[in-house]
Amino acid sequence: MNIGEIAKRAGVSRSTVSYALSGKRPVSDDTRRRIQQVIDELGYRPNASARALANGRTSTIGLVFPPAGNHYTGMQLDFIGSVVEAAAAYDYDVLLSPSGVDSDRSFQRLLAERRVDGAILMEIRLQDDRVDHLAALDLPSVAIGRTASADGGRWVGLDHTALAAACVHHLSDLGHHRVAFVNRPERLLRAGYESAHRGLDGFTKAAAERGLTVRTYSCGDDAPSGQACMERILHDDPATTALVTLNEAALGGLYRGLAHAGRHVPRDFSVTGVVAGRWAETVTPQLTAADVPAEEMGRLAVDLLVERLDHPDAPPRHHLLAPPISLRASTGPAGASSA
Amino acid sequence: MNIGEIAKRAGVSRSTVSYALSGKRPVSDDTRRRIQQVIDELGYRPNASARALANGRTSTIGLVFPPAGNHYTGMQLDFIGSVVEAAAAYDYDVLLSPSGVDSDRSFQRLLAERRVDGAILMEIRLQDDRVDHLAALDLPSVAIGRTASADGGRWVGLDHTALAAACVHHLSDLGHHRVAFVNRPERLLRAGYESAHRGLDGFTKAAAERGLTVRTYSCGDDAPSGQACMERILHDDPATTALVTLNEAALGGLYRGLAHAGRHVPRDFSVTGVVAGRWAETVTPQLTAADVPAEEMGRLAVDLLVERLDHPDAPPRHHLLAPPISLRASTGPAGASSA
DNA sequence: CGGGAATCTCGAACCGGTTCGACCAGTCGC
DNA sequence: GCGACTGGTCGAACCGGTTCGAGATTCCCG
Repeated sequence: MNIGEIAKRAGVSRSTVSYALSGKRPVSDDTRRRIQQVIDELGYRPNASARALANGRTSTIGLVFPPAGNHYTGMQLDFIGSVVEAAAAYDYDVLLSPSGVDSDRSFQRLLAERRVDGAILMEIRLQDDRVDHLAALDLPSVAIGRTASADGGRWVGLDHTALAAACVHHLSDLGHHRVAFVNRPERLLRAGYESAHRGLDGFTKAAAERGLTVRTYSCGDDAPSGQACMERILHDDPATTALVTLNEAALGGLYRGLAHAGRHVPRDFSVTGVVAGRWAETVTPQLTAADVPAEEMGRLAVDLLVERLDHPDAPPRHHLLAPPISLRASTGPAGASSA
Repeated sequence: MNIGEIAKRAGVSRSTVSYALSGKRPVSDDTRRRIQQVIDELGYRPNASARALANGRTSTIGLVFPPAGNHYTGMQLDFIGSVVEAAAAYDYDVLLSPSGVDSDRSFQRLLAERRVDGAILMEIRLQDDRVDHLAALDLPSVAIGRTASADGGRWVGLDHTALAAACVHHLSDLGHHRVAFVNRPERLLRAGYESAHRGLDGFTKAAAERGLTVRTYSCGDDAPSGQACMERILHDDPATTALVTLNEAALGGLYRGLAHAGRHVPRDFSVTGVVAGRWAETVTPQLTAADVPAEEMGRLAVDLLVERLDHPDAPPRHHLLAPPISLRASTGPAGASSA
C-alpha cells in the first residue's frame, strides 16, 4: 500500500497526503483527519527507500568495525550497543560494516552506494586512509580514536598515552620497579592501531621518567594467549612484580598464568591497565584499572555525527577522554609478600 | 554522478548502461568497454536507495536484538559478529534494531518501512508475538531460539533442555547430590525467555530423575550479582557442592563468591553450565561447560534467511543444536576435599 | 533477393515518495 | 469594489535506478 492508494481512498491528491504527513504545508483539519483515518485503517507506513531517494537522506549511519578475524572485545560490544541506542534516539538506524581496509567490498557498498548518511569508524589507525576516503566521498564521519593528523576532524578518543602513564605512576608510587606491558596483538601494532601505539608510548615514557625496568609484550586477544604471555613474562624476568595491560580479552589468561606460577594478586604481583569497568569486575581480585567509558564514547560519537548531519557547517569538534583509575583490588605495594 | 551522466559521457542511453552493468541483456563488447571506462574514470557506483526502490529489495537484513538495558553477554557479541560476516558473504548488509517489543518504534521503522528484506530475531520468548507480527507484514524472518509453537517456522536454537540435563547428569555422575541452578535475571524469566525457561525445565526434570536436592536462583547479568547470588546459595544450603549456570555474565562473580567463601574449585565445589567456549576459558579454573556455538548459530541463521529470500517457497527448515559438554577444569568428584 | 530471426540499442514507463509552481477560494485593507 | 495576501489543494516534475516493448542492423537461409 503506497501513498497513491491512501490518496485515492481519502479522495485527495498524493501531494496532499505527503503534506499532511510532513506538515510542511498547511492542510485543513478536516482533510488531515480523513487522511489519518485511512492511514490508521490500512496501517500504512511510507517506504524508506522511496523517501531516501527523494530527499537524499537515508536516516542511517554506518558503523565500520573490524572483521571478526580479530576477536571482539567486551569493550567493542558495549560500544556498539551504545551507538545503536544513541542513534535510535535521533531516529537513525545503524548499519554494520565489517571492514578493515578502505578498498573493502563492504566499505564500498556502504559508502559509495550511499547506503548511509555518515559513518562512525572504529579501531582507528595512526595513519588511517579511511578518513580521507570518506571525506573524498563527501560523507561525514566520526572517528573513534584519533589519527596522527586529526587536528581538524571529528573524533572521540581515549588519551591512551595519559592512561598508560597513569598506570605506570600508580605502580611506581606503590614501589614497583620491574614492570611488564601487555599490548594488543603484534598484528594490530604493525597495522598501526592508535590505542596500541599511544598506550605503548605513554607506558615507555612514563616508565623512563620514573626509572623503571620494563619489558613490553604483544599478546593475542584471548585467554590462552594471555596465559602464555604471562609465562613468558615470568620466564624472561622472574623479578617482575607488576604489569600494565591494554588487552582486555587476555586478562583472564594473565590471571591464570599468575595463579599457576603461584603468584598471588596483589600480594606478589600487581595488575592494572585500561579495561572497561564491567570487565574489570569479572576477575578476582577485581582489576584496578582506567575504566574505558565505552558507552559514553558511543553516545558522544553519535552526537558529533548527528550534529554534523543536521548542521553541515558546524565546526568540527572532538572529545579526548581520560577517565581516572578506579582503585579496586589488583594492585598493592611492591614487596608485600616479603614484608 | 548518476547513471544518466555515465550514459551521456559514453554516448549511449541510460538503459544501455543499466544492461551493461547487470548483464540482463546483451551489450556489444565495444559499448560495454566504453561504458566501463567512463565508470572507472568517474568512480561511479549505483545509488542503493534508487536500486532498492526500483527492484523492491534492499539487500539488507535486520538484526533485532534486545535494548541495552540488559547488559550484553559475550555470546551475543560473537553472534552479532558472525551474522554480519555471513551476511557480507551473501552481499547483504546488516541493520541493527534495538527492540524488545513488537510495538517498538524502531521495530516499526525497520520492518514496516521496508528498510530490510528480512529479519533475524534474537532473544526469543516462548510466546513471541514478533514472529507473527513479521509474518503479517509479509517479511521473512529467522528466530534465534524457538517459541512454544514454532513447528512450521524457520529458526536455529539451542536445545537448552538437553544441555541443562547434560550438566545435571555430569554432576550427578561425579557424585554430587546438592546442586544449585543459576538462571538469567528474574525479569527475563518473567518475560518468558525461552532459554531461561527450557534450561530451568531441563535442569529440574533431570535433577528429579537423579534424585538430587536442588535450589534454583535468578541472577543479574553482571559479576557483582553473581557474587551476591553465590553468597545466597551457600547461605541457603552450605552443603551445596555444585552448580549449573546459564548466566555467562555472572560467571566471574560466582567464582569470586566461592573464593571468598574459601571453597576451592573443583576440589570443594564444581561449576558447570551453558557458556560460550571463549568465555569459559577466561575463568580459572576453566569452566567445564556446554559450549554455545554462537558463531555457528549466526551463520546458520543467515543461511536460513537467505535461502528464504532467494527461494520464496522453499519449505521452512530449522536447526536444533546440542553441543557436547567440553570437559575443562571446573568440575570434579563430590567429596574430594574430605577424601 | 526477400523474409525471418538474432543482436543491439533506445525511449518511455515505473518504483513510491517529495516538492515546486499554480490555481482557486476567502479575507482584509483602503 | 478592487487588489493583495493567505490558506488549502492539485498536477507535474524529479530523485536514480530497472525493465518492457519496439525499432534498427545485420545475418542467414530458402
